[in-house]
Amino acid sequence: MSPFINKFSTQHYDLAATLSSGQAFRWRAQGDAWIGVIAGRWVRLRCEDDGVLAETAEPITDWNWLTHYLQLQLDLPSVLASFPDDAPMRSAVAVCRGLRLLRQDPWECLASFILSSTKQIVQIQQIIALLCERYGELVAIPTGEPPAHAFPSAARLAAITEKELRDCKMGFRAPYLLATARMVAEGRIDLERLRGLGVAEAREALIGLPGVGRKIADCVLLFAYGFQAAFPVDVWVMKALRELYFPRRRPTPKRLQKFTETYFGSHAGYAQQYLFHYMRKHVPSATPIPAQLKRKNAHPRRSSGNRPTEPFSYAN
DNA sequence: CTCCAGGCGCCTT
DNA sequence: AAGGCGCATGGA
Repeated sequence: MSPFINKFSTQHYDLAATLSSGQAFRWRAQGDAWIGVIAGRWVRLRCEDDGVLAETAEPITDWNWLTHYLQLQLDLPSVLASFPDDAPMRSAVAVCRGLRLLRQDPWECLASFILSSTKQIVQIQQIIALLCERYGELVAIPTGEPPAHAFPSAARLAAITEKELRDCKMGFRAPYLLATARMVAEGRIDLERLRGLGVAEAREALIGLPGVGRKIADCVLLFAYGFQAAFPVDVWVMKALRELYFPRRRPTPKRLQKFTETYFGSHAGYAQQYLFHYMRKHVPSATPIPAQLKRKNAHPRRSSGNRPTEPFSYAN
């Protein structure tokens, strides 16, 4: 056991939900603990009754990198209180209590989500593990632990070939990641500068990158920069929105976007993560893009079971 | 075997 | 502007 341990008092922090809910892809479970690398530092986290225990490989004087990443200072109850007071959100909050949004490194987050398209979370984790193992710097670890790597820098990835990326099993995403890595490495986009922009401008800058569309941009805006207005709509959230809020009609994409921008309050992105996690945890058999969508005059089919509420349209 | 996965970019209408 | 399709890879 490493002697470099600190305990952070906090309430309502569900590490497992937070670290395995598809916002970050590098965390590995070890018993009831979680091992990962943040800002080039190996760290092992464990939930305790009244806080989070953190263990590092080297002495730490300033823990800000960790508290910021985990958003330990956040007043979660007040965020939850900002959600719309409707049955789906109440259910999601009840089921996901303690789920947090992380505040990740922009480059790692951007690269990770470029690799996420049309992949399941397990596969994304595999690709990123390979990428880090091959091109990330070794980081200090406690004795007895397996080697750990930092996430490779944009400059490092910009210097390798598309074939080497493809060999990490990322397929057609390889040219996107390579091109974006080069743009970042060459300073054609400054990821730090985005922090000072409004959400719309920051989104526009991200969408200008190869392999980055609206969904991936919003993931980065939310998970790396903390823009609470970012609301990534993927197949799961789409399914949640349709079934929970538009059970009887098919909203146009524009209408749906307006809804996500206005309905969910000042922490809409947070609400989105609760919906996402709730759908994944509690409707596991559901297919995100049901075939009945393609059928004409089909009633939205109720998947049997665990829906807590009767379908009802909350959209005005 | 087939289907499809936390999409994007490009090509049709 | 809206919709269809190809793109790699691996698991069910």
